[in-house]
Amino acid sequence: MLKRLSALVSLNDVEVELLESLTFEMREVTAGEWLWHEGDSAESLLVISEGWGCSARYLSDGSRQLLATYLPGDILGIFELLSGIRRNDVSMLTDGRVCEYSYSSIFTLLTASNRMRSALFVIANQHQAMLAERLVSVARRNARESLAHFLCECRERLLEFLPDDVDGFQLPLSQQDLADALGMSTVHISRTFSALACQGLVRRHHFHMVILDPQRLAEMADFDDHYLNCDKRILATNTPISFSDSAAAEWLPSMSHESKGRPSAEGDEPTASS
Amino acid sequence: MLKRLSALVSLNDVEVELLESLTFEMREVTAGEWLWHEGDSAESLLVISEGWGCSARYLSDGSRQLLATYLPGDILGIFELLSGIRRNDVSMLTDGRVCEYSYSSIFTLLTASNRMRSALFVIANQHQAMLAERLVSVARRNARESLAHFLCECRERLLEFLPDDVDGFQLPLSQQDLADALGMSTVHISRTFSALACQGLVRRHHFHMVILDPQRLAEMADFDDHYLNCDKRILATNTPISFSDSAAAEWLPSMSHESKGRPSAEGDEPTASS
DNA sequence: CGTGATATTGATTCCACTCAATATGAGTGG
DNA sequence: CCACTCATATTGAGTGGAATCAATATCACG
Repeated sequence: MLKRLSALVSLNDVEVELLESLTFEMREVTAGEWLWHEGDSAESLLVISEGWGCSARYLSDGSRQLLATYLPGDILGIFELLSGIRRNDVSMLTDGRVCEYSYSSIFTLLTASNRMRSALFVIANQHQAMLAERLVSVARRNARESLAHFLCECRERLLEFLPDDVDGFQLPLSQQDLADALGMSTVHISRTFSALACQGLVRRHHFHMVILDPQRLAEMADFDDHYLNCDKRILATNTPISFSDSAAAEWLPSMSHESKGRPSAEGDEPTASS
Repeated sequence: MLKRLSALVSLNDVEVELLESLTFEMREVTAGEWLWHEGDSAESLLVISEGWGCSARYLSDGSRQLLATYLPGDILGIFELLSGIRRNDVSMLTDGRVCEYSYSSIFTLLTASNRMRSALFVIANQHQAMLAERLVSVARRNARESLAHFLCECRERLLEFLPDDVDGFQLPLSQQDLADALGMSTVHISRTFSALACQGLVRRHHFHMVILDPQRLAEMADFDDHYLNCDKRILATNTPISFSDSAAAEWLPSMSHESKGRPSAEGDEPTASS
């Protein structure tokens, strides 16, 4: 649940309690089920408890591009906290379970704990970093490097929950899904898997992956786990976060009074000049 | 300065005043100058007042991938607000001026106005959306579509500040920069420009772009400005009054969204997926 | 008037795509 | 258990879009 991912940010005494007191709704979901569509109104945070999901952009020519994959423990819908509108289509790749937390309960959580705020921000950061890394893969790496990088990333993310036995895991993406994620054709995904297998780096059967040589795989992919873990480390070391000084400390925790903003419609200022 | 971008989010009476009272340091910067490097500690928000900048990832083989471009009015360093560490290398593409706001002063701002909080979040959102769209370009579009899309995006972003005369503007990216942004070679950028010019869509001389036929260019690129503007529209329409009670009131700009999106159809499924 | 950064053009190569023909299972029902 | 189907995966042949290599152009600038 949410607790898990938050645990990565070294949360303390009261916060755990607070987390556990949050109301949520656990839901069973099936492979292929939509969690939401672009444009839907967003009123809740989703935590994947079991199964894999993904977000994607669908193009006018019928093809699609996977933007992110979501693993157990991942939190979805952070970005929509303030905009209130879903930005991408999100669906499940497998059967699973998701926990739904209404935004209002999340707000109370965030109000109470600045560590939780940081945690959510860090997660949003990670998603951004993964997206950037995917761009690098698609733009600059060849098929083998790209696929190898993706596998390294999956392995690294799973490490958190399956510290033992990471080198053999279920990768519930079809070759079609992988192709959509990496900007390749299914045919070439197949060939590339063969190539990696030939080099003794991986083995794959159905949806079961075996990473035979993580070391060499990471080398070939120019994989550096930094982008996945750096923020985590930061938060682990700096317990209260560096800027716990006056103004920062007041940010969000209390906010007892706000600038009584009456809905003044006066707004559009001409923004000419350069 | 900051006021400009914030004006896009319909801010009111007191907030403008507050913005203007913020202390900041204006700095001259020159083309090629680093604004910061990955790993630097982050203590300030940067607003580009003049000139263009970009963030990039540098690969071990010496090549680089542009992750984002920054135009006048753009705000950099939002993501680092809570992590305190810069995540990418950022440099200037041209001479220009930047305003630096220390995080502590930003915190006071955010504390005072929830509309400002939303604004910053929205901007972070936009950056994420542009990154996703770039991924789509690189992964799914061919050279002409990709370049056309990039040009449409630039045009759309500039519209905000040069409402007149957007169709002829300075595009201070060399073909090398464009290649690094779009995952192509410089040679092919050149050829692709020629192709677009042949079709009477654009004209380019040195760093001066002329969009001859924005309509057709957008069509060819499958360009939809939605991802750049949707959040903006949301904040502009929803009057920032809060449903008074809970903690949410202190957080949200309020959004009284009644499912304006499509009624989440319960039955349809992702097209291609297991 | 050189010099160096930037851009154009041609020739060639190659990685990955497309098309097409099987394989391999998993699931279903007779 | 077998026959059928459908989704998924593999393999081959042919093609093409973009990369690379290389030779100029063009132009800003000292």
